[in-house]
Amino acid sequence: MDEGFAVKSLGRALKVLECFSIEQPELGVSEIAKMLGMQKSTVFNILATYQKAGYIVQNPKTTKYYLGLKALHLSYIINNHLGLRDTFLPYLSRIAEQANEVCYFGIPDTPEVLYLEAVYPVTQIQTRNILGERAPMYCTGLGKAMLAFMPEAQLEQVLAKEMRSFTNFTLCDPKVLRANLEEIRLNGYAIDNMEHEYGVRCVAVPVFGADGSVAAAVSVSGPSLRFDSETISRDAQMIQEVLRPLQRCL
Amino acid sequence: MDEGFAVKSLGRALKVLECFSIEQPELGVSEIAKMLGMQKSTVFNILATYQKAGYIVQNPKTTKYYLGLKALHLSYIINNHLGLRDTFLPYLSRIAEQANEVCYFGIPDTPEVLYLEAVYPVTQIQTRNILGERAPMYCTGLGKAMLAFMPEAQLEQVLAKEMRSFTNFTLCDPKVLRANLEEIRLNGYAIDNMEHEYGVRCVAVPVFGADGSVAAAVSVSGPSLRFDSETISRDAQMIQEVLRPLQRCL
DNA sequence: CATTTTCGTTCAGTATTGCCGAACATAGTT
DNA sequence: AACTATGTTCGGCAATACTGAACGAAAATG
Repeated sequence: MDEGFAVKSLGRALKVLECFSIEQPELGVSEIAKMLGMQKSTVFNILATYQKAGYIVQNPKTTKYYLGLKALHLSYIINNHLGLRDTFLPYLSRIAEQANEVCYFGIPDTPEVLYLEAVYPVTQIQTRNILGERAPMYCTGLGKAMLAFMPEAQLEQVLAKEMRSFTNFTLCDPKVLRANLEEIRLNGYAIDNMEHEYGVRCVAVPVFGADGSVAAAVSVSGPSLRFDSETISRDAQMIQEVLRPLQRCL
Repeated sequence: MDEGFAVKSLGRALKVLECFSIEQPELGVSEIAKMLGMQKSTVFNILATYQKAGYIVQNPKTTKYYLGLKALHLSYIINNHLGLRDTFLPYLSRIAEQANEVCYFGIPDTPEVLYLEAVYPVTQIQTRNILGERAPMYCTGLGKAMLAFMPEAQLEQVLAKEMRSFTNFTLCDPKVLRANLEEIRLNGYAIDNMEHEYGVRCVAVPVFGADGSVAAAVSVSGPSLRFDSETISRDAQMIQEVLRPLQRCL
């Protein structure tokens, strides 16, 4: 259970934090204790400390605990230090408008894609808070656009991990995926053909840093019926064109 | 130095986290130790633990440490659980377009305003990452719109704290501020006349929850020259109109 | 170019302190 | 009313987090 943390009690405390999720944003003491195989009173003390510091709040109705607003300040600092979001946003809007589809923006956090922004075209009144969401690289447009241009060593690490089949279209076989990545290198863009979500297609283009490594990727995504091969290649070119001023500048 | 945390080592670890800021996003071991009056090796062990868990990363060039991307996942969960941002965003866009000025959206985290979103009109190609930023209530449009409709007990707590003068226009005197809040209650909207930033005016409207308490506030803001009294009252009415469907529904 | 200072890092010893486990209070269920 | 959940409290002991000094490396100094 404990894994070589220098400060074990902090390690435990962080595991408590990580119990909270989108599916279960509110948790009770016993619940957490059961999840982690820890003592109730231990969890209670950890939660009490987080609470005193503002990172966790107790819902007086349910007596359950949830993540407090304090932690948002961390994301503010991280995002500012990262700096990418603000640079990209105007370009993402332009791409969303021109394709008239949702435009996603993410960075590699191997073996996952970390989403930083989703921009909807003005015609769709919808929005989505996506900052901080993650998805596997091997079955998303953004992820494959990144994988295709990564050093072989890193790629192997990703392929070594088990690849879950999200839909019938998911490319789980390393050989098949490798062939697809080769194709992506030739085209300069990646296609996600319902590999992550059934009925959703996606075109993604990588963004390179000044050192030539993959710094980020941008995609447009929508119902498969709206993404025939013609639309895909046109969107791909459009994205590449819009992002040109950002290439090799980061 | 230590303040009644149930788990003291966690309390210390959280203080280490809080050393990182917008101004100083990268910090060294000794630097942090000095800031907190702690032992170098203690800080080192704490950082090593955070690092192992992914919350802190060491910059190999400078050997300094900075906040890692893992913490963004927390903000994702918090934001989702909160739910407000996604509900408001379409309304914020409409307000930004109609006023042709930046539209801010925040919630009360007394005595501060917690900003959740800033939406620019399409004519301004600018954007700004604001999620997690904070500002005092007493000198911002959003904050005053909230203060004006808060229970007296909470208001007193805020007024009791020292009020710093950001500009010559900042209302630091509790009596003057109280008079201004009375005016806001009558009008139904708040005006920030360069009280936080010189040259910037702002009109803000509170949003009430189902229980009648202030749940959030929305403002438009820009150079003072563009905000004459006529524009202000027109914008105020417009914001109120757009937000009407959200009032007392949260 | 030698010297000094400062940095991050390591380690062993000790006293702090964090965890265990049982008991308690409360609320909801049977 | 008995039962089973829950969150919470508390004493005691063993784990462990911190101290403080020493290390090597890298800047900054002379």
